[in-house]
Amino acid sequence: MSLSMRDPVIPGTSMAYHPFLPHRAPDFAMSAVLGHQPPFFPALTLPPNGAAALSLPGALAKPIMDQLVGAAETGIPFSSLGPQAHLRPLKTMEPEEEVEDDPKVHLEAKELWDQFHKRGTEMVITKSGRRMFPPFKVRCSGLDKKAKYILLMDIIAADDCRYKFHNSRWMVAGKADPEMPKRMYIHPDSPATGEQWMSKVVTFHKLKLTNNISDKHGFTLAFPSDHATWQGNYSFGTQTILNSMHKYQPRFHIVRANDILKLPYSTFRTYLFPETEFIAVTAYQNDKITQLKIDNNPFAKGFRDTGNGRREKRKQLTLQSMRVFDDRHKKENGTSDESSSEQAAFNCFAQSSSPAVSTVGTSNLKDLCPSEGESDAEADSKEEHGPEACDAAKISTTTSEEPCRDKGSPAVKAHLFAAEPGGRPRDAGRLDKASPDSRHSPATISSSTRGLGAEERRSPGREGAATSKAEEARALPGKEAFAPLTVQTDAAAAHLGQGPLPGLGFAPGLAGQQFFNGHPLFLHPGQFAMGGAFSSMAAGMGPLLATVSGASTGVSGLDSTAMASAAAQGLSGASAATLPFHLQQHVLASQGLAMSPFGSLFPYPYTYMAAAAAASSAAASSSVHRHPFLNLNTMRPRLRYSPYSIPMPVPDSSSLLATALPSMAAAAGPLDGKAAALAASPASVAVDSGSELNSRSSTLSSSSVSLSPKLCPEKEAATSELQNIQRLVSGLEAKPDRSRSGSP
DNA sequence: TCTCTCACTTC
DNA sequence: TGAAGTGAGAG
Repeated sequence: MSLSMRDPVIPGTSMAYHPFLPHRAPDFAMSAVLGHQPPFFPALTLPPNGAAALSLPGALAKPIMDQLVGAAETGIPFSSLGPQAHLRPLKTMEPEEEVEDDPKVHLEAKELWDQFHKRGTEMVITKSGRRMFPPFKVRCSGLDKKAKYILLMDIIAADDCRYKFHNSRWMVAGKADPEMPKRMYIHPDSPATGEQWMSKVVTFHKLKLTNNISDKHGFTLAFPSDHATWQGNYSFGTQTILNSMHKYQPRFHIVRANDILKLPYSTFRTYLFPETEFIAVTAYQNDKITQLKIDNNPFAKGFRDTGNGRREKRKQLTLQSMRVFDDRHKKENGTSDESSSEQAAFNCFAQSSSPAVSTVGTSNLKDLCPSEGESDAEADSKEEHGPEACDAAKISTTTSEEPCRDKGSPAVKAHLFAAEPGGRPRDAGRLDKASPDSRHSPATISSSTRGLGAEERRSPGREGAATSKAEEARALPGKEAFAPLTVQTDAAAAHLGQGPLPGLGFAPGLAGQQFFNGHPLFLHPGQFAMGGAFSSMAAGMGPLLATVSGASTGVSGLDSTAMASAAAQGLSGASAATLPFHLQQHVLASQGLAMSPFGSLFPYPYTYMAAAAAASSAAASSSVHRHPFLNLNTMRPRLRYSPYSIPMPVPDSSSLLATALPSMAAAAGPLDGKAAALAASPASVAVDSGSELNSRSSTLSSSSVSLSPKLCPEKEAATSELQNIQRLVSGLEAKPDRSRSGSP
């Protein structure tokens, strides 16, 4: 069935289209096709000819259609839209008088994130979805108080590797599995004014992580394969689908737009917080992370050794009682125990622990008695780094008249780092870290297609950009002049009150364009459930949509070689500060690169060097192993969608690595010398180990000293412990524990 | 490795 | 009071 905008109601759906499409002729036709059901999510599709085909399963069609008109020009938060969102003709959006902004983003709970990162990052993913902990919270500043902003978050693959936890540390275990469909999560309060955003901490704690590919909490928007900006599928939902044992990097986006419909035409400022990088797991691998979360997550209080949590205490007491029983048995029978390594570990633990400490979970055993390879503490100390505040890394990418926002020193300018030559067309966001210290620098990625009409966006190349200029001037007369085709990283801009830190590597365009080229959107539950955001967005993007069957079509043949190589050229943080124009072009060309959220189709992501959290990631990983350059020769050839020329060849991996790493170190040195010194200092190691123990033992009644492995062999302590345990056992015998773990 | 259930928590 | 969020542990 097909109907025009003048007759917006779709039979059986009570749907009305949102006619506001900033760069479209008002009389474009939109058609709706019901009955087609994509594999996982309903899809909004649009043929390349500009007509929109809307495809939704029947069950979802109505609630979504009911709200296709929503918060768009009203500015009402999507989460506040009810199922009966107001449907009415929408007037043409009047361009607002804009005040230039300079958004800065500060990561909240940074100390916790730092600990999280030091100890080896792990985030549990479950079938039903698990929240992130630490929660992703940011504080924004520098926004135009009056302007409306949409805040988004997504999670992208950090590299192209699969990991395993071996010998108390994360190691590369091969090539990454095909990526899950990607989504982006729009903060439920979006859109809101800058004043509103700045008045509070923006939290994304409701975003959930899942490994359930059949997750229904989302849907997909499909875009025409020949579209210059939007290709592939964009998923929206409350949960992001991740692969277990893979590394990911959350990203935060600020979009100056007063409705979702403007997203495709708006500037994306993307902020990376390297310390928020994590490895998705279905079960915790690293005890340190487990303990960190237990100690800090209120919901895990039950597992703490203080408070009302009893499970661990019971478990430990039961274990100890069993051990004591064994000891007694040995004494009585004069036989030696079949001491397994596990038992030995326990003995060590028991000997060094007071009764109070006995409540410590078994997770501490490794710390106390490292018996396999290098201890976690050692791993931590090796990757220790300074405690200085870390803010987002900022990368700006624009395909239109994006103003050159980095007014700071050259040091804060673009650090276009190595993009993995095998970059995935669908995903510009494969990340890697350029320098351990660079992660203390903010990085922002601003990607803009603002001012690009649908037709113009289909015309790749600079002509398109030029056209977009005029287009934007027309659409957004209030806008300041933009410098087209620029890629910049403004480390300082995103850093609250802190100077920029070089050594920060990015492939701004890669990440910046990712959203447009295949990165899906996540909507808050309210948005999805009520359909407000999605509907509005879907309607707005209608003209941009193309029919896509299944995961994605028409995106093959599009590739990111140019971007990847371009980013690779900028691997060195310092040298990348001045990004060659042709590289910028490459990055911009990425706007024309099709990307699919389905990794199986596009298993070769763009990779750009971001702040090198990984380099110092504790048990998390070895940055060397996952360094994209080491995988260069495994990269497949890529095709370019954009007609842009590729002035520079893909650099040799070895040379890239050789040149990039020293420069990273050099770049990090001057600005982060203190941190580097701390990281390298044995003293810092000792301090950290102690602090870590202290922090972990904050809930322990005993001091960290008693937890020290050094005390393991001390016979006196052992004797004391044994006596204590015996006393405890006596108590247990008097009052049997009902713990499950205590039952045979 | 993953899934499920459990006891415990917060809100 | 109950829904929802926790890690542990069994399978």
